[in-house]
Amino acid sequence: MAALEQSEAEAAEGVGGRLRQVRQIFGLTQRELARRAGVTNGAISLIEQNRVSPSISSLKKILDGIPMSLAEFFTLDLSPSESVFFLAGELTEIAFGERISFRMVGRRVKTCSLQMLHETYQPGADTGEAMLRHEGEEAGVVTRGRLLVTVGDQERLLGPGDAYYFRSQIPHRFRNCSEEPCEVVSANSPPSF
Amino acid sequence: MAALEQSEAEAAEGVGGRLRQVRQIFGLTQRELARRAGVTNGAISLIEQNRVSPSISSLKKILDGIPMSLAEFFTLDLSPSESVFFLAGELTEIAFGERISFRMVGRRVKTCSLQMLHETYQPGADTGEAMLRHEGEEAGVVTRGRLLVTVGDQERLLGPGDAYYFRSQIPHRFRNCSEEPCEVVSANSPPSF
DNA sequence: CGAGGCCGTCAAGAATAATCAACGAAGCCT
DNA sequence: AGGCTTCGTTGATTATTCTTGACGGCCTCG
Repeated sequence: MAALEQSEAEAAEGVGGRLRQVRQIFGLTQRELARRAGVTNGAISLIEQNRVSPSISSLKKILDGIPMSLAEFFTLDLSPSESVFFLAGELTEIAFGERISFRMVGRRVKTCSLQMLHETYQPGADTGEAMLRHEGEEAGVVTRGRLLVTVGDQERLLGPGDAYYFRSQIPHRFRNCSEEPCEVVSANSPPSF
Repeated sequence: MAALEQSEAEAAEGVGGRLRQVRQIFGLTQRELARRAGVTNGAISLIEQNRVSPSISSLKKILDGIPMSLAEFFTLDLSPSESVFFLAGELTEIAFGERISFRMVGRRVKTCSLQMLHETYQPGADTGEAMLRHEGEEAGVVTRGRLLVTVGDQERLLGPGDAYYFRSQIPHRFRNCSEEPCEVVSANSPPSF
């Protein structure tokens, strides 16, 4: 029977592609995830290829190994590699009066109430190998020095004028590997204070 | 093998209870939903009893018959029959000065930015048999006349001082079946204009 | 009351998913 | 190169889910 007639609009996604993306974002191999979740690696392989449609209980077991809830899994917005990095020239500039200009990070403002911070990373500073992860979203602009930013499976050394924008659910880490201090103007949402 | 060892914390919920609640909220029988979704009624019965854990594809097919997305399904907050109606005496009153008092509809303010409206329903007014349904939440207080409010599988004739509060995702409908105009102070979120 | 309809549930067989074990490919080290 | 490890994939068997068809309960109408 032709079991599958779902909206192929999700392109390479489907549940399988979704699982693969999530797994890779968290830096896990099929076998490692299988071990944590208490299932076999073969099962994960089949699911990621959309050759089977897992039962809820199986999918839940697997996500427990990440860990991630079913709601998070289906809600998480995995738009095609939603631009994480914005180089200096890519910031859209908003003129404000004659002497003032805002340079907007990210696309149009959706429904995000952001809160900005001015951070300084001394040489060698590191938020730690245990990746950060929390609710909301965060963005930032490097104003001085260089900052190594890791977000999921993406990593980039940002310099003055460069920026980032990502969902804080994705594991992330900041490091200043240079010899001079680094300044960043960052923002997070929801306003957590 | 003892396949199920999920957190029974969800009490009577689980995926099965969740599906049952959603189905009943939409006023569908197992058979009717099965017909729409293109599955058998037996399957839905087994799922709702948590005697099986459906495959994602099956669950998706079923939800398509509602219709509802997987994300909505797992995100939807189905706290135990989260009070929909608040009778006049149940409104918590917030004193504000000596001559003013606010009567608060609903529980504590969570993270909802509401927007209020003053509506008037002439006799016979009806939002239509095609139930309303949209994002966000809405609340209201009847100030004059009588209003028949239908929310999911619950229905009640509200008079002056009575109120409602529900998630707009649940199908709803307002009717003035009386001979006099009806006034309602209502609010919805997020501010949709 | 008896027929008919619709409800939810259940048992047995058909269809689908998960496990187990093996395979080829790629990296790494001596 | 050769040996070793780890990766993701695949075929055959076992376990689970879905369909089919039938049951008792409840209601309504004649």
